[in-house]
Amino acid sequence: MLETTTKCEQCHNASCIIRINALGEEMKAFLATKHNIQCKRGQQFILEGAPVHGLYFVYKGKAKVVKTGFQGKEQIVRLAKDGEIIGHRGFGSREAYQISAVALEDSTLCYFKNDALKQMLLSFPKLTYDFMLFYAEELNLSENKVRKFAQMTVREKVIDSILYMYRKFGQDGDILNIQLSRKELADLAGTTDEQVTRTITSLKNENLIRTQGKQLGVVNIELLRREVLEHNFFLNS
DNA sequence: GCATTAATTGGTC
DNA sequence: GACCAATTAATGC
Repeated sequence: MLETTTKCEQCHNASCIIRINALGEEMKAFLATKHNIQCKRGQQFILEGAPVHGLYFVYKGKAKVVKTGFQGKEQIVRLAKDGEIIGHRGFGSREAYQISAVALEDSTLCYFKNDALKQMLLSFPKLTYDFMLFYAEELNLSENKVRKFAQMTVREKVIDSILYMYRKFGQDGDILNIQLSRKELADLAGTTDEQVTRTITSLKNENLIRTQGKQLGVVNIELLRREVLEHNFFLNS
């Protein structure tokens, strides 16, 4: 395995919670306990039900966080890009992970073991505070997600998912910087791959998005936004 | 090039 | 709007 040991002090992920707090000498000993893991595309690095052993960060790459339902039905809880935390729900408890995590492309991960992280959190209030803010935001997002699944139509859910990918990963030229299969998009939107295919065909015919092979691209961001915004407005009122 | 998997399309409930 | 089936496209080996 490639032991590329990344230095937090020089990390390109300016928004990483560890990176933000990586200043100062006292932190160095803790940062030295970090491990780097190389993950191939499709490789699973957190298994739902397995005992919690630590916390991951995406150093470089993309990953999906998945919850498995009854008949092998999967729900993509979120997508993660450079600098983002994965596995934080399990932290603190001695229980099992409630989610699985799979690399969507060849990725490099940072990994802290439970004990090391615990010591860090006890030692650095600013770090702990930033973690708390992060947890609060996560809770907010998942509450919104509940609403989405309960009340949006399939078309709206697919649009919302495409906008989510657009927000998070951006778009070079006219193609999104992330590629999901129809099945994965369905798992993200909370529908079936057939419905996703049909919705994509419609959106393409309406010139709201475009496709290039399996790649997706946003053409008319304003109209797409409007469709889900109207919905949100309705829900908020 | 062949075999497997993914995407699309049409139909039923 | 989910599930199933048939066809076609894409991908891996």
